[in-house]
Amino acid sequence: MARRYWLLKSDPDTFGLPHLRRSKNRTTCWDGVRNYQARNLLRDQLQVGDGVLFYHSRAAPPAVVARAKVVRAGYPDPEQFRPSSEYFDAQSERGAPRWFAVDIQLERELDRPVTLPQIRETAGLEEMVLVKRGRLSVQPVTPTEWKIVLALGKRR
DNA sequence: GCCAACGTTGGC
DNA sequence: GCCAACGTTGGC
Repeated sequence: MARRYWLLKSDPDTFGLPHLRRSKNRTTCWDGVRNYQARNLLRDQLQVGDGVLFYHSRAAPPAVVARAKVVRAGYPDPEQFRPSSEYFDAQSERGAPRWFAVDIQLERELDRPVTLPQIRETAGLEEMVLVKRGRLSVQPVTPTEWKIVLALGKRR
């Protein structure tokens, strides 16, 4: 299957670029998704080698801050089975896990963040899921959108 | 911190 | 199956 592209949102207060940078092998388990639409994408669509735009949500301003890649495809989110975890889900069973995670590896920090306002006003990005519909923490990005966003993130 | 948008839950 | 109540996300 051709390499595909995704945008993953993370709250920098919980897990931001500095955390990813410090992670072993600059790789992290991207867990804690508790939305079914996002879950379906993690479970069924994200493949090893796919490109990831790492996005800081709930920031001022929200922005794409780095490029990463998927290094492990969808697998059951371990947090759902840990009673002490804030992501614990008593309804989820090991035989039929409800929530999924992927592993991503940081590839390159952008020279400068590409902010949401900037994305909104850039020609060619009008159809991004980020712009059309908010509140989805895993979303597909077209190859064209991928190129435009990364170009905006380069130092000029 | 507020609150709009959106998804899920659950009473009927 | 409808829809009001409720919870979560995430921009501001």
